[in-house]
Amino acid sequence: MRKGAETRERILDQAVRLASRDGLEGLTIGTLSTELGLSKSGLFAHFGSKDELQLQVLQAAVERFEQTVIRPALSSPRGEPRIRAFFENWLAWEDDPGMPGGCLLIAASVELDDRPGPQRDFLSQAHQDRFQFMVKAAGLAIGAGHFRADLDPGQLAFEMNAIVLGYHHVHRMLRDDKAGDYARAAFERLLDHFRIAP
Amino acid sequence: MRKGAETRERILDQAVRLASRDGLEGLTIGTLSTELGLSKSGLFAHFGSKDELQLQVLQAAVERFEQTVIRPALSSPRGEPRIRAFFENWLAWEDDPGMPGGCLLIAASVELDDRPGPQRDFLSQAHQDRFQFMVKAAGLAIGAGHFRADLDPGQLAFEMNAIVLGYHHVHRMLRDDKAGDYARAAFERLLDHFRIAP
DNA sequence: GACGGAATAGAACGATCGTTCGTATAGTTT
DNA sequence: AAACTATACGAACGATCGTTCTATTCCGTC
Repeated sequence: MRKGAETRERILDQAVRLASRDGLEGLTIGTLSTELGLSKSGLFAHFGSKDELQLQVLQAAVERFEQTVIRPALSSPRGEPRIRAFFENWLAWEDDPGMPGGCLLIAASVELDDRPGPQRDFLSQAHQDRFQFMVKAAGLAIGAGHFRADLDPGQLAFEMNAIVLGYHHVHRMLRDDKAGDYARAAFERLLDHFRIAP
Repeated sequence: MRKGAETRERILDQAVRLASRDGLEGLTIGTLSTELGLSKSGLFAHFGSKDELQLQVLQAAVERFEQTVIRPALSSPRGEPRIRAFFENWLAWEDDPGMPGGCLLIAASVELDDRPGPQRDFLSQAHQDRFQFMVKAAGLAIGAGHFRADLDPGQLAFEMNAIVLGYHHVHRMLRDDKAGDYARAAFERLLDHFRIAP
């Protein structure tokens, strides 16, 4: 029962890598097992179905996001500093070497947004949670006297999300090195709007 | 030579529909031919390879974008009105019933952003063109005295693109009806920033 | 109305897909 | 060390993938 969990993690790590390049459906059990030096059936036995494999790949990605983006941001003080830290961690996450094909959460969203099932349900909930995290962070910033109380925290969450999506697209599809500058400029302007004038 | 072009269009129309749901790679010649009441080989003969089919599907989608989003916007007067028209047309495009699985250009971008080849090259160029269209439109707005001359038109293009991506994500993945309100609020704030103060 | 080329169909190909099954090996527990 | 179970393998399954043939049907032109 020890050894199994170990290789299962090794499988999921490589699966996240592959899925970020080829998508959740493009991720294939044959390719995955070959690259890991395992047999198809041996790998398959760990999950029982491709649906289950996809689900666990998504869970692994979401868990990694929480550990590398959300949790570190929580050690920054509430309010604007925490929001800044979250945003920068998020931008860095988009270039995570563990996902050489680009953010899996974005890729899977586009792939699953109209394909009902447990995978879509899980991913949708994860996005909801992230959205709510930003809404809550904005609320704390209002409470701390950093942000104006008359503005909608949901609007901040929407625009932060949009900026990161824009960064992902311009950076990865257009290969434009100015993507980071654009994204940070947009973010600063967003903060300017929400901040209480000095 | 007449009949061939006719069915080829019928094929591409359905192919765009299918690819918007299942992606360019998920689009399958067998499924496509069955849904159209054609034989696999008969359909295949129109394109010669799946790569070529994918390429023509992308071309069809880009062409449709130009006809339903860009061209109509050109009949609005230069400057802010044209930019507004373009943005609204673009938002409406994201819900085009001809692409029930969501914008194919977005889906294909995420799918192809790390898979070199003619399909990626073509799509990348199309995005570049759209980006340049916005840059040029912003330049015209500066010339018309609507926008400030000291701001970067590329920044406007980046943020408009980001807002639409955010709309697509929140609308389709989170199924949040406020996506349109968020997007328009973000766009108005963007215009406020670029506009010359009255 | 016969001809010729374009358009479609049908059958089959090797490859790969997810999945199942029986069996051997490896690891843990007694 | 023996017994047992978790883990991995190899072979095979039917289905479907893109693709290649050959044959047939359709249609515009003389």
